Amino acid sequence: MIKAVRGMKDILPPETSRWQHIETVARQVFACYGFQEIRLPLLERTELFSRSIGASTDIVEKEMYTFLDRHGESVTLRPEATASVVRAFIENRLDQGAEVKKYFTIGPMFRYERPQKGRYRQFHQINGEALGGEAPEVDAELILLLMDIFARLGLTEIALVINSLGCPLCRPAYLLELTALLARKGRDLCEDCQRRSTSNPLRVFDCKSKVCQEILTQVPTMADHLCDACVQHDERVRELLGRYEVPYRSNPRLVRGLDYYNRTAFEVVTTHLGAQDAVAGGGRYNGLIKELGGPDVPAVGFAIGEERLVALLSQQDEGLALPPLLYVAVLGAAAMDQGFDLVQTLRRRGVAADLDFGQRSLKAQLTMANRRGAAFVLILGDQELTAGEAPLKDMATGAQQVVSLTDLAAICAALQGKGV
RNA sequence: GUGGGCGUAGCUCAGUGGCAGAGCACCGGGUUGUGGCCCCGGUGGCCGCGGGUUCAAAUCCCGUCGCUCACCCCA
Repeated sequence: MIKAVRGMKDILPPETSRWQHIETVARQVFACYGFQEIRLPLLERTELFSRSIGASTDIVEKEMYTFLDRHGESVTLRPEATASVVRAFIENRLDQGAEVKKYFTIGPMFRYERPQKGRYRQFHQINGEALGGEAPEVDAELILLLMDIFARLGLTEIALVINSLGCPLCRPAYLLELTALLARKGRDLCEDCQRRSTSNPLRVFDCKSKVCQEILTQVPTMADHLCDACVQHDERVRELLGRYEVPYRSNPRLVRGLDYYNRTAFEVVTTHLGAQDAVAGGGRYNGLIKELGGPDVPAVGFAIGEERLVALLSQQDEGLALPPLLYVAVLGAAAMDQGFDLVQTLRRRGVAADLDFGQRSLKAQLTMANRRGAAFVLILGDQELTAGEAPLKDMATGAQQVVSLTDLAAICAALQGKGV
């Protein structure tokens, strides 16, 4: 048997209806906030990611699906969306105009990691990106939008965590101090942190080792070293979150894995997903567009992990309602012909209708209708064909009424009564 | 890349040397043309794969592949 590639999952009914619901809600909220959809290639030149995400990050070092195409060009299945958004922004000259450019995109990402709960090699993100805005209001709007999506989905038991990562004015000095401090602690840190303290010192802050966490309580954080401009920016973002009653937690140890972030960084976390606890994450990436050869415009964005969101929503409520279905039970070849015709006519009037193709017993067809969650069953046999009318059974109550086969309006009305 | 757990029916799992099982699901019957509940019957298995030990292996040994959780990292 040929099986799906490791880390790649089929998404099947009834789960797909939850995915549709999530994406529908997200699209509605994006529209309210003036974000427009863009659709981007899954495949990009490798260079795009190595230059944006950071050459020494884990994603670039060991997690990318990279290969040579038939012309010897190195291409990569995108591990995240922001780099592609920025590339498209530059390439299509979307920087024209004074307004902040707000886009969203939904689709699969690829990272060559060992799969585990909440982590797959192909996974899906909903991304929101606002390009061209320096103001803290842009950060706040984006976070409010993100939290609105979760609220509209009825998602509870999540927490917003925010931090400021500083900017090119204040971060380098802090990093020097931090690196020196960590070097002095040296041998007390865990093996991973000793490596990190030179390659990516901020990352030691989210080490899970108790020993490291104990040491870090004595180490000053970025929050203590922000420049005035960063402090003001951060305070304004928090003020706006507070005004719209979006609860958040400050975590000076929140760092993000991609090099391009600065100032605002945030995550939405939960305790219900095992080790992979982030449902969404994002931050400001002011230098990235220039870094990739575009104009020097600031930007901020987020990504929602759809698999993780689906998992959370599945835990907290039952399935979603389906449109009311009319099932037609047919007895015999002539009834099959008429039933097929009736079903097809109803479908073209926008009614969900279906029938069994198997020439099975009435009992079997009713069982199927029940399993399918049909609201009504129309029973069609030879008697009904000659009489021109047939019993319409309400599956919830069991009551039957006889309706004329030509009176489609009555059949539709019965379905409408079920609340569509 | 590293470590733990697990691979037996569509699903969840029992069986730890002696005829491959249960529950659920599926199909049919109990009702000549009436679903859900109940009762009865039935379909369905290279026991992950390959080798070894043994009179005999789902069971013991070796190898291998896969899944899963965790580390790492992140959505």
